[in-house]
Amino acid sequence: MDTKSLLIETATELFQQKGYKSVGINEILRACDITKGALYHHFPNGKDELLIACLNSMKEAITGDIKDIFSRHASALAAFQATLDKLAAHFEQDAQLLAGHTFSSIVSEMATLSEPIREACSSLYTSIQDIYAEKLVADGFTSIAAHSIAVLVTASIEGSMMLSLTQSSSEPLKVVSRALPNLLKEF
Amino acid sequence: MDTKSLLIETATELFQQKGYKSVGINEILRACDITKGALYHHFPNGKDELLIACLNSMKEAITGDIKDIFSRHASALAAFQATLDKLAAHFEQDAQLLAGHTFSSIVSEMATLSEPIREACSSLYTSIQDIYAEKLVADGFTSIAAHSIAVLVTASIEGSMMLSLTQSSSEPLKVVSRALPNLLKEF
DNA sequence: GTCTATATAAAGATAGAC
DNA sequence: GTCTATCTTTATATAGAC
Repeated sequence: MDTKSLLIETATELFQQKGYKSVGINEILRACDITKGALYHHFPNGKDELLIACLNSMKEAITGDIKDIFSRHASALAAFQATLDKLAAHFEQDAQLLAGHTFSSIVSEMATLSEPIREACSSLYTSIQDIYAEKLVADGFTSIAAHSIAVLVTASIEGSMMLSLTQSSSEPLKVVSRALPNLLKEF
Repeated sequence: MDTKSLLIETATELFQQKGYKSVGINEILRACDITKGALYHHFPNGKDELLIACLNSMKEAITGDIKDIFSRHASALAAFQATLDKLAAHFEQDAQLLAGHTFSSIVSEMATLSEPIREACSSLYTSIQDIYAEKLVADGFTSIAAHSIAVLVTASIEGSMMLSLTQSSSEPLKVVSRALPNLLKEF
C-alpha cells in the first residue's frame, strides 16, 4: 500500500479509538513506521488536513458497510437488527472494534471547536440517515415518517454504542435491538 | 466562592464543552484568574485529579436536575418530555448550554483510555438510569421492563444530543421527544 | 518521496518565596 | 493558600540532505 493510504488508514483507526487531540503525530508515524518528512509531504497542512482525509475515509467505510447490510435484507427492521447484532458481536469480540463503526469520539471533541469539521461529521450522519430513510420508504412509510424514524434510530444506535463502551457491556446494544419493532412505527 | 470550588466549576464547564485533552491547565487557570500554585495546592495530582472532582460535580448537577424534573411530573412520559423540551430550549438559546447536560465529550475521549474514568462515567449513567427506572416502575412497568426502557431512553437522549450538536439543529431532540410514546412500551 | 536534525511552542508539573 | 520562576516532556512543524 502507498504511504498516503497507510497514513490515512492508520490515523483513522487511532482517531476513532482515542479522539483527535489524544493522538499525537508521533504516535501515528510510529504505527506506520515512517517519519515526519513523509507525512508533511502528503499533508503539507499537517494534522488538521490528515483529519479531514480520515473523515472522508470514514464516510466511505461506514456508509459502504451500511449500504451492504441494507442491500442484503428485505425489510428495514431486519437490516437494523442485523446492524445492531453485528455491532454487539464486534463489541464482544473486541471492544475496540466498535470504534470503527462510529466517529463520536471526534464529533464530541470537535463539534464545538471547528466548524468545517462539524460540517464534515454532519454530512456523514446525513448520509447514514438517507440510507435508512430510503429503506423505510421502500417498506411503505411516508417520506416524512421515514425521515423522523431514521433520526430516531440513528440517535438510538449512536447512544447505545456510547453506553456499551462506557458500561463495558453489550447490553445497551442488545436492548436497542430488541426495541426496534417499537421504534419503527410512525409517530 | 473558595478557590477549589471555582476551579472545579470552571474546569467542569470547559471539559463538558471541549473534552479533556483539548482543555489545557493554563486555559483553566486563566479562566479562574489564578496560577499554578493554587491548582497544585488543591489538586496535588494535577489535571487527572481535577477531572475526577469534575466528574463527581457533574454527577451531582445532572442527577439533581433530573430528580427535580421527575419529582415535578406525574408520569414518566411527562417527565421525559419535559426533559427533552428543556434540552431543546437550552440548545436553541445557546448550543453551548447543551453541554451542561451531558459528558459525552469526556466519555468518548476517555472510555478507551482510562479505566477509572470509564468507571466514573459508567456510574453516572447508571444513576441516571436508576432514576428513570424508578419512575417507570411507579407507572406500572415491571422492574425488568423498566430497566430496559431506561437504557433505551438514555441511549436515545444521549444520541440525540450528539446529533443536535453535530447537525446544529434541535430537530433530533424534538424527534426523540415526539417518539417517546413509542419508546415507553414494553419490548 | 522519505529521511535526519532542528526549531518552536505548549503541555503538565515542581520548588521555593511570601 | 497563592505567587513567580523554572524544569521536563511532548506537541506540531520546518529545513535540507539523499
